[in-house]
Amino acid sequence: MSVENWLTEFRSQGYRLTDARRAVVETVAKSPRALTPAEIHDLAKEQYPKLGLVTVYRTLEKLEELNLVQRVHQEQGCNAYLAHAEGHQHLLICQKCKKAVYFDGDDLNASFAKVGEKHGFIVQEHWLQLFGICEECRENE
Amino acid sequence: MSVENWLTEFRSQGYRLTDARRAVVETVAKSPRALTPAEIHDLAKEQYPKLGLVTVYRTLEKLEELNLVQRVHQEQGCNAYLAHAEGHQHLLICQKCKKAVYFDGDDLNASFAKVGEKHGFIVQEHWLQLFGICEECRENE
DNA sequence: TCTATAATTGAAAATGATTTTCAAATACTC
DNA sequence: GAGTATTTGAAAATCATTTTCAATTATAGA
Repeated sequence: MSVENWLTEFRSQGYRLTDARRAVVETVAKSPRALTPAEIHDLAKEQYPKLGLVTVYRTLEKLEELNLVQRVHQEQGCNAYLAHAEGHQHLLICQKCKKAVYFDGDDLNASFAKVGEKHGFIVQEHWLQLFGICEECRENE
Repeated sequence: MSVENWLTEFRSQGYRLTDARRAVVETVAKSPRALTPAEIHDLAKEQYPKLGLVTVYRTLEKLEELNLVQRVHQEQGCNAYLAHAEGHQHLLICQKCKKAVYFDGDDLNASFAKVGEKHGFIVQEHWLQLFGICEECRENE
């Protein structure tokens, strides 16, 4: 989903379009990796210097509510945000450059259900994240 | 690994065995679900009333370092600790009673490597957690 | 285009979790 | 049992996040 669509989505929910929000949305949308609120603040201030950290938090809250971003959990912390991809709920993260790529893991559902069954569980959700080194980072060794 | 082994492990690393640590270790070891530092503090105080929250944090830090506990990430938060099971790195968590069960997912490694390959990654680690409802909770509906 | 108004803003204060500091208590070595 | 280095809990400090509030601004309607 493009930045324009995000902003339109925002409007259609009754929220106003401000420069502050535009800066946050654009920063998150164009980042190849998940960013913390503080990082978003730093980056988005280049575009809109008056931006306050509080507004970053508030905008992320709304973006999460509208399913436009998702929170990403990593060893270093659990408060980074990434543009959300519809339907594709799994992430592949580069341990070096932190780039995040979505992948479709639908074919794993059956295996997961079976594991649950073995332990008496009915599985309803899962969390899967793969970590590795991306091609680019391997080349720039 | 039993509580006694944990305590022995502690000693062999040069750490002292105190009542405070014993209370924390025993609380975590016998819990069927991941506990937050505050929860551990509350529970362990029944055994050792003088226990301070700070000591819970410090003990968990050491237990994590010795690989005796692991941090569990959940929707509600990422600061809960669970007794670690060797080799078995995946969790199945009941959404109702929060009970956590380890399972062996070694047969999934090949699938994960393949997913990575498709995107130019060499996968080195993964995070997998399944959520569902356990048998007991389904029966007590 | 202008105005009225409700939403949004940023700064500062408040909160809550975690960490640090420090003097008193204690486990362990000899 | 004494001496010493580790560990302790309370209080203070820190850090991320949330709340408060008066000033600013986007938007709907005139």
